[in-house]
Amino acid sequence: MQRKATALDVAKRAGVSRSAVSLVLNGRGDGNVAKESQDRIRQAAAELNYSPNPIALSLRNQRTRVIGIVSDEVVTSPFDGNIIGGADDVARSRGFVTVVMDTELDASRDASAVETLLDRQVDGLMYVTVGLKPLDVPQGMLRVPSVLANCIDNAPVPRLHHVIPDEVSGGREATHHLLGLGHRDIAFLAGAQTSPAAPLRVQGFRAAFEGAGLPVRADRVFLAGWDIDTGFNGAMKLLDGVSPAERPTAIMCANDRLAVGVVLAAARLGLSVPRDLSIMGYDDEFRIANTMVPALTTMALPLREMGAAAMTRLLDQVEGAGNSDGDTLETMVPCRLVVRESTGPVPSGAPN
Amino acid sequence: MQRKATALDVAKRAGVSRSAVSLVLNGRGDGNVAKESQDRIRQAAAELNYSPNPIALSLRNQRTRVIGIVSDEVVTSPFDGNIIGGADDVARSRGFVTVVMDTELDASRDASAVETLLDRQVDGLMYVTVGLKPLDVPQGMLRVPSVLANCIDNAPVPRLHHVIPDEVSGGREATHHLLGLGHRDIAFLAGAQTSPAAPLRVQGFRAAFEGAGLPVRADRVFLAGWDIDTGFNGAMKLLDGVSPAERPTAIMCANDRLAVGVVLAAARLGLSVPRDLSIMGYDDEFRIANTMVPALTTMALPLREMGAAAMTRLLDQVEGAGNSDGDTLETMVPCRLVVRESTGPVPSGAPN
DNA sequence: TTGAAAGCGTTACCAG
DNA sequence: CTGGTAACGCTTTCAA
Repeated sequence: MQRKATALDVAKRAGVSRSAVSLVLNGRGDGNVAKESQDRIRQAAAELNYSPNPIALSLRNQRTRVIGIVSDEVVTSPFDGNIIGGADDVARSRGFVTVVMDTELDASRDASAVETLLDRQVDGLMYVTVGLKPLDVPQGMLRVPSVLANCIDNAPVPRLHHVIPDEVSGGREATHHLLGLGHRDIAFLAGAQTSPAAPLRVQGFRAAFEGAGLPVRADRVFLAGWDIDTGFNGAMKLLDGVSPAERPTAIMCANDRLAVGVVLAAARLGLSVPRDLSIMGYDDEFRIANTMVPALTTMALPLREMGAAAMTRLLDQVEGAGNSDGDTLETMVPCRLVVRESTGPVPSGAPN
Repeated sequence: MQRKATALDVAKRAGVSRSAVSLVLNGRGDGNVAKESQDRIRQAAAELNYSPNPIALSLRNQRTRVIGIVSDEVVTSPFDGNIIGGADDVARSRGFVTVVMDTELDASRDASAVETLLDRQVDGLMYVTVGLKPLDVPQGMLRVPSVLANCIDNAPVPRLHHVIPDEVSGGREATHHLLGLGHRDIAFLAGAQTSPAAPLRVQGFRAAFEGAGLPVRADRVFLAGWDIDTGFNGAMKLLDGVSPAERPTAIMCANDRLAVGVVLAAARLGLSVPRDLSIMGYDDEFRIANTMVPALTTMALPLREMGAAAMTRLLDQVEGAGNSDGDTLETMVPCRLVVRESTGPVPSGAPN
C-alpha cells in the first residue's frame, strides 16, 4: 500500500506552501490565499484523495472528535444495544466517531476503561447501562464533558446529566391501557428490587388506579425477577387451581421475558390469551415481543431516543454550543405503548 | 485539571535529557544510561504519575495498539455479543484496545467504517457478524492484518482467515443426543435459507442418522425462519391433530427462539415436555435457554472462544509473531452440548 | 498574499 | 554513556 498523501504532497502538487493548504482546506482561504491558488489546492487535494491525518490533528489540536462510550454490558448482553445505536447516529451525523468499551459488569474495569479513553484524549464520555440503575461514576468522567444514559449518578449530590426513560408514566400508561379495556383485577409481576425500574413502574401502576378513582389492589403486586421462569412461576401462583372469579383478568409484567413465562403458564393451564387473560409486557424487546404467540402488547423503551438525546446533549457541551439549559440534570424520555394481541377486553363474566 | 506530565517533565525532574527518559522507560536503559540516572528517572516518572501520550506515540510509531472491530449488528442486536467479549479479553490481556463500530446491517456503511478506522491507524481489523454468513469484505481490510469472526470471505478466492463454529458437527452431536435417547422420528425446524448455518446444521442432522445406520427421514426437515412465531407455526403443523403414532417424538430447532415457539405449541396442545415430546434448541442463548420452562437442552455456540481465537490470530499477525500456520484460512470451533430439561427418553409407546 | 518556523509528545539516530 | 536534533503530520502565528 502506498503511503497516504500528506498536506505536503498537496502543497507540492499545487505549487504552494503547507500553510496555504491548511488554510484553504479549513475554509479560511478567503482573504489569505489567492483565489487561483485555492482552486489549485482543492484540485490537488482531490486528485491525491487527501484527507488530514486524524492522529496528527489530535496531537496538534488536543481534540480527537472521538466520543468514548463505556457500558456495563450493553455490548455483550442481549439488551439495550439500541441506546448505543441511537447515540452513534447522532455522533456520526455531527462528524464524531464513537468507540465503545464494555466492562462486562466488572466495576473494577470502569475506572481503567475511562482512563484508557481519557489517555487517548476522547473529547467526551458517555456511560450506558443495561436497565436503569444508579452508577458510581468513575472519577475520570468528571474531567471531560460526560453524560449518563439509562443510569443515574449515585453520588450524594449528582454531578452528571442523565437521560432515562420515564418509567413511572410508562407503568401508568400500561395500566391505563388495561383499565381502558375494563380490567379491574390486575396483577403486576414487578421484576426484582435490584433495579430502580421495578419500583418506579409499580408507582405508575398505583398512580393509574388512583387516577381512575379505583381502589388500589396493591396486594396484587409481586416481585418476581426478570426472567421467563420467574414469570412462569409467578403466573402459576396466581392462576393455578384458582377459580375464574378469583383470578386476575390481566397480568402486567415488568418486562417481556416475564410475559413470555406468563403466556407459557396460561397455555399450560388451558387459558386463552387474551380471551381468558390479558398479558402486558414491558420493553418491546426486539424479536421477542413482536414474534411471541400471541404477539405481546408492551410498553416500548425509547432506547434509540435516549441514546440520541444523551449524545446530542454531550456534543452540545463538547462543542461549547452554550446550550442555555445546561443546568438541568435530568432528561426523561417517554415510553411508548405498543398494542398487539396479548391484551383484550375483560372477560364478560368477570366480577366488577 | 492540571495537564498531564510529559517526558520532558520527567527529564527535568530527574535532571537528564528526554532521550534518556525514553530509553529507560522502554527498557533499553542498560548499557546506555547510568544506573543511577535510571533510578532517578524511574522515580521521577512514578512521582509524576507519568505515562506516555498514546497519540504522540501513534504519530511517531505509526502504530496505535488499537484494533478496530466492525460488526453488522452485534452491538445493536441481542445476539452474539460474546464474540466481542471474548475478543476484547484477549486484546486487553495483550495490551491492545479494541474499538467497536456497528453498521446496523447497512452494508454501505461497512466501507466507511473501515476507512475511518484505517484513517485512525488501527493496527488490525476484525469483522464480526450476527450469525454465520458470507461477507463482502470491505477493500480496506486487505490493507492491514485482518480476520473474520462468524463470517466467511465471499470472494471467489477467499483472502482472509475466518473463525467459525463447527455447525455440521453441532448439528450432528445434537441429533446424536436425541438418537441416544431412543428417538427415531425426529423433526428439524431448520431456520431460514438466508444463513448458511441452516443447511450446515441440517447436514449434521443427516450425518448423524447415517452414522447410526438409520434411515434418514429427510422429509422431516422444514425451513421455518428463526423466530418464536415460526417455531410455533412449524410445531403446530407437525403436531396439531396428528395421532401420537404419526407424531415425531422429538423436534430439533435451529435456534432457541424456535424452540420457545415449539414449547408454546406443545403447551397449547396439552403435550408434556419432555414426557410426550423432546425439544432441542441451538445457540444456548443467554437468559432464554437456561430460563425457559422447561429449561432447554441446546447446542451452545462457542462465542467467546471464537472471539478469543480470532483476536489471538489477529494479534499474532499484527505483532509479527511469525506464526507458522499463517497459511490456513479457517478455524473451526466446536459447539458444546448443554443438556437441560427439554429432552428425555422417547415415549415408550412410540413406534420404532 | 505567501512562506517560514514553532509546537503538540514521542522516539531514534548520531555526534560528542 | 550522554544529550541534542530530526521526524511523525498538522495548524497557527508571525514576518516578509
